[in-house]
Amino acid sequence: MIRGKISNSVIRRLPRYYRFLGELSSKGVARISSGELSARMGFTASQVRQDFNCFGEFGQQGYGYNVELLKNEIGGILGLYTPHTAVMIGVGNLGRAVAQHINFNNFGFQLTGIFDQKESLVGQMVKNMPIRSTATLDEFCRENHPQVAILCIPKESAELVTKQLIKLGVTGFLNFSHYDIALDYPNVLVENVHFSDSLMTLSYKLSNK
Amino acid sequence: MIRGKISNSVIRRLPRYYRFLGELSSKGVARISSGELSARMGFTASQVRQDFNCFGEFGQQGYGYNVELLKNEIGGILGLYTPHTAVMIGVGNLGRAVAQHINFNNFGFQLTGIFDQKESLVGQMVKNMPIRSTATLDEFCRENHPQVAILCIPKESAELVTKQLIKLGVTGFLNFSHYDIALDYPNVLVENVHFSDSLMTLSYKLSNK
DNA sequence: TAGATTGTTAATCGATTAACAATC
DNA sequence: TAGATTGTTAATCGATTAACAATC
Repeated sequence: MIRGKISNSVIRRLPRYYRFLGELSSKGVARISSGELSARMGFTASQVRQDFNCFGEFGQQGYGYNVELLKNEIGGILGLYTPHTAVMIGVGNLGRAVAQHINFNNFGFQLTGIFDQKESLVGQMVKNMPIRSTATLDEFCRENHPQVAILCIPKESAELVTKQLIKLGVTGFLNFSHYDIALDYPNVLVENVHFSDSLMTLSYKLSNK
Repeated sequence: MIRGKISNSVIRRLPRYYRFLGELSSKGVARISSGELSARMGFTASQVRQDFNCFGEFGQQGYGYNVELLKNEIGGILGLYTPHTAVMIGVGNLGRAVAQHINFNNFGFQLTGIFDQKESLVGQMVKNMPIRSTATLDEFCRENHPQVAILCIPKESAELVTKQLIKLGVTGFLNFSHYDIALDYPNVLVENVHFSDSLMTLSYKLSNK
């Protein structure tokens, strides 16, 4: 289905396409041309067609694209319909917010465990799941084989836990910490979320406009 | 200080340089060459030198770069030492976590007000600041002229509040909502933070490795 | 059929990498 | 001075845009 190596630039646009098509679909729009889609998203029509053509031929000459169909194709390409299991590490303000804010099921993941090292939190329920002690992480992973970890812990603890998790078979990270996983483990898949980088980028733009 | 138009790619690397140099500095590293810095960050030496040269000549032939000096230069370029005022809109799980998790002062911002439409939250203290009613947003902005808004509200409310804020003089947004501000207001500066996009990108990578 | 719009190839643009003279 | 490393120009690579034949 996927033709050759897909560039990072293309990959990063896929979630946006998926979101947009979802909105169109829920608004009852049945078909859309690359021209109109690009106009609505701020891309060029060429880019839209090039992007889709990385993965197949989803349109029809003279007609355009079927919104629902295209959305589902992209969802499939994104892997949303074959979820990966995930554990969350760290349930401070941030972890709790992320756990409660995001419906992992909609984005290709199934959250199977939530961990914190703070014993006072252990047993508390978050998203219908008990917070578990980090002390039981090894045992849990050997039984449940989570594929992904969502790291909501500070840099200091992140390094050690990451090592542990990788040993236990975790191959992907959603990393909110400032520990640079990708540098130490080049074969592991990492997506970083750094608010502070976003803030600084915004600061740059405000200061240099 | 800034030479010609700086590309987005360069800008997005600046916060990372800043962070790295901060760490080096706190480890007591006084000087570093483009070669070593690039190796530690996963860039090429050429790129590092090209990036810095967008803004000036911060190094010295045969020596390299003074870590502390370079860090401060980049901090300056990022505008971190001339903070912009910011308000936070929405203090649900996410807003609260962001407010408590991020030290805005370190990243070029001064948080001057926190707002929520839910009257039951009004008056509660977050980060030594009372949560204010969105009903008082107009009044507050006319008095305090915040330059930036951090949007931690759902898509549905975001559209209206954004319109209001822009009318009141806000020119920058850190946008956690899925409302696409940049499309409706091309002259406003927006940094989007979309967890779900990061999750889907990770899902793609896991599914297509 | 005629009009619209795709899929795809070619042209352009921009970003990254390589090379090296300048110089500390 | 000799060695190291910058600043900068030139070469390469990759991504975006334009163009158009294919075709629904």
